[in-house]
Amino acid sequence: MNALFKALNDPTRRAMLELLRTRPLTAGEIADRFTMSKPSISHHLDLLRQADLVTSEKQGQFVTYTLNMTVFDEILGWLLQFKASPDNPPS
Amino acid sequence: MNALFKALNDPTRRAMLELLRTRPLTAGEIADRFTMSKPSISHHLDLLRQADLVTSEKQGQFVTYTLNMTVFDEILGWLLQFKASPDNPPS
DNA sequence: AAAGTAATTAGACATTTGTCTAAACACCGA
DNA sequence: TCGGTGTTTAGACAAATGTCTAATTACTTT
Repeated sequence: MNALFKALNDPTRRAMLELLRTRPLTAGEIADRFTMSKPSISHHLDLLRQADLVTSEKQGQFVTYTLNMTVFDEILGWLLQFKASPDNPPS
Repeated sequence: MNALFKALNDPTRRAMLELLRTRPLTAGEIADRFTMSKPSISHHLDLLRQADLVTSEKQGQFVTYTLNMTVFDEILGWLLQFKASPDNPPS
């Protein structure tokens, strides 16, 4: 949960997730969409992976990053407790 | 959106929101639930207020903090775009 | 084997963040 | 009006964060 919110707390990383929404991309393809250096991109991708928001797979010299949507349910669930009736037992 | 994720990126602040789920509380009541100093608590509450996650109202010498659930929809909406079909137009 | 390409690791550095103590501000009751 | 209570502001400081360049690793192609 901590790694999740940490990963989401950066506009670059959120933009990366939105990019990956349409299809998996290699690290290089992702880097092309941003102005920052490749090592910085790599670092951001690492944080996304630590939060399990993306998975990475090495294919030859390329590393493809794929959005992992299952983990979104975790945040969604946390958020929804606030929408629920006040009498609902807190998680 | 930035202030929102920033505010949520801290376990203490998330715990505060969960506390306020049941009912509004004064700054002092909130502080009693945590081990950290009152100024730190005040600072966290300020960040929550900046993100519009809570509202504050002064009543005499007390300041009551209330959960503002409407803003949760913003995050919810952002998250839900990832659950939607891949062909959905990105926001 | 060597040169080129893709990506990450290492390390430096400025900025931001979370925490604290001390002080100030605001209100209350005697 | 004065001491007490509730809360915030100011300022300091260590730790975490985001960025960079340089170097390294891993793979491909010739």
